[in-house]
Amino acid sequence: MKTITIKDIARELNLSTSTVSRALRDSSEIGIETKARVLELAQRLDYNPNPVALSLLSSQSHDIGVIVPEIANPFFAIVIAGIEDVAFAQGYHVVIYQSHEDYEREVLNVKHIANRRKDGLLVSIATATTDYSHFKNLHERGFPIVFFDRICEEIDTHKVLVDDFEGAYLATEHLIKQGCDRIAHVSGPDHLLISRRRLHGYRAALLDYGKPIQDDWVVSSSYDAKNSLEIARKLLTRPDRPDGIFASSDNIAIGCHAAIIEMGLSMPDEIALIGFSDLPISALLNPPLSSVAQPAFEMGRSAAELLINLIKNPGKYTTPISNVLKTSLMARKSSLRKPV
Amino acid sequence: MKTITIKDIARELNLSTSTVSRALRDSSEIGIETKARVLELAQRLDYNPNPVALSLLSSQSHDIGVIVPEIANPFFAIVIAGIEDVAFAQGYHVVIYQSHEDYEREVLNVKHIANRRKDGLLVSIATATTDYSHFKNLHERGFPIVFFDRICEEIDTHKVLVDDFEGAYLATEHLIKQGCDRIAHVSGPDHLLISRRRLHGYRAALLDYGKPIQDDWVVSSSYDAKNSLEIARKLLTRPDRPDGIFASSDNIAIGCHAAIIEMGLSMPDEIALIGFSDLPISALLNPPLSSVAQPAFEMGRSAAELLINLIKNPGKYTTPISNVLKTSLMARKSSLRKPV
DNA sequence: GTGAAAGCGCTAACAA
DNA sequence: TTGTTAGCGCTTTCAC
Repeated sequence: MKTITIKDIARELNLSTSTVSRALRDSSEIGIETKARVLELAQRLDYNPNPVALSLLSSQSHDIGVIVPEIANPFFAIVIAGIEDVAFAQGYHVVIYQSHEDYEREVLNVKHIANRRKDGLLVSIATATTDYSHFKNLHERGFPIVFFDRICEEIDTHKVLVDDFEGAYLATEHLIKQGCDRIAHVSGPDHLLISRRRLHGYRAALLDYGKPIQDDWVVSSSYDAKNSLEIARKLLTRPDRPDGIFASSDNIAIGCHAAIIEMGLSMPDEIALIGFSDLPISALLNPPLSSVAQPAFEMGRSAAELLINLIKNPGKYTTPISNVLKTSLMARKSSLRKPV
Repeated sequence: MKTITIKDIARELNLSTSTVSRALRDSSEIGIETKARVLELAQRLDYNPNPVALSLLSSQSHDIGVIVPEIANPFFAIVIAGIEDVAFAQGYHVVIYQSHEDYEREVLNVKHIANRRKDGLLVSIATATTDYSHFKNLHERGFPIVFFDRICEEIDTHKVLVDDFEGAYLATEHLIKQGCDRIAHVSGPDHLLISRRRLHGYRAALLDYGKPIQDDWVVSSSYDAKNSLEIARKLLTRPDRPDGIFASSDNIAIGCHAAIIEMGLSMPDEIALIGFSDLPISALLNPPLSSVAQPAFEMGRSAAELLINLIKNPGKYTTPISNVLKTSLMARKSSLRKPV
């Protein structure tokens, strides 16, 4: 893989490498004619500057790292699309890392990002992570980090999230207004902030509307339809079967959806169901799944903007911003007992 | 972001950088005691070699690039998991690129991969791509490339794919055996090889079983449920409504599934449906979607193995291998009229 | 066994 | 306006 370097051009044109370098960067103090010759030859030889050399020189890579739990999760895939949208326009390349919800893997990813001199990090934390020191270390060394969705409260930097409490409140309120009395909640992993916030929203709505709050109607699932399918099966065979389920994510809701169908229960009449995130697939289920829509693309855009801002103002302290985005209720057949 | 370099260690220990370097790489010709001191200090200072410098020196990055159309497509997400599985074990990092089915984007990705001195490329081609010169150029310069799933026939290198013809044949045969007479095919984009091969398999099965072949029962869709939903709506309102649909992918099938439900047709009795790929979501639909399973994870593993092989034997010509993986039929409710 | 020097590709003082 | 030199972090001859 012989590649053209600035040296080749210099030799060919009987110039020094610095002259060529300057001509290429369009420096003001270069003979107009020399510049033209250099540009022409570079063009003809299909010269591309070696980004590795540039990176070594400047300690910048124009790459930003993004760590998500799983790219297979459409929510994260859309967030990444939003990130790419902004990053690309500003000349940054997005390097995607998956933690696979695993702590060790996340630590390795962070290490890779720091070692490879990425310019910044966008991250949504793995379920398994309870120790945040790998992020803290980076942050303390001045490395630009922005959290999104699954944030870390303990680190004082920009964050982008949705109002999980409000979204969950809306979802639960909706079920109540559709006539549900015994509303269960299939929550996400307990220690995740988003799970807890959604749980609180659910509780608050029940409380406000004077509905019964039963601890054993709250069951926890991983963000995985296979797992929630099992859990929903158990939930639905209990003697005091709920007549409504608020699932903490659409993936969880999809498992519940399958369980309800499998058991031959009618949806929404015997059981109404609503999820969280409004994945593209949700509207295509049978019956279509109600959900709380999150502006995933916008979340990605916002996170990328904040990060690039951080990168472009190194050292300069900016008060950390927490951008809380709005959710909106998408009521569909799975929960709509009454005509709208 | 002050980082520890080999220089810091050398200064501290009153050694030269070359000695430190050798000690770190465990060179045989270094004083055992010196080595210990270096290692200890490196450990204590949390020294990490700068991969950028290494990369500049060796023109290797230990990164392999993967270009997929969309990471949001679970099929590709699983292939990537397979790739990561092998790459990780061999000390390579996987850098994911999305073409978003766009030709220009794919060209940019290829350029980035070459410029950034990635060690190799795994790629599944974008729908929009009809000109393969960006791949050809790389390949001719000796850059290791392996195609998977959506391959390029014109380039003489390793490929990993499934037997699309056979899979499509199996699917169509299955519908026939379930009593379907008028079987439509919602194909993928026409110029993709996988679309064409699946179409051929469909045709061959109809032919073998003496079923009617009607050109207007083959309609083309992008690999996107929204698009196929529209297309299925049209297909299903035609006077000669088909009684079976073989969709060229599960994404396409999901759109058809939604259309069938929406129109109140019974599945599988009035219309039987089968897709291709067997995405995790498919079994959770209502009714569960039949599909032709592809070993996506295995495909990723195999592609990564072939690529790493290529990388580790530079220059050495190896006869290109086309690894054709087996599909298997997953018959579910959406097409099962008769008990198994 | 260890050090000095060169060089990967490039840019940025500093000269001229 | 252009060339020379040094250096980003590291490895690798080549000396000693």
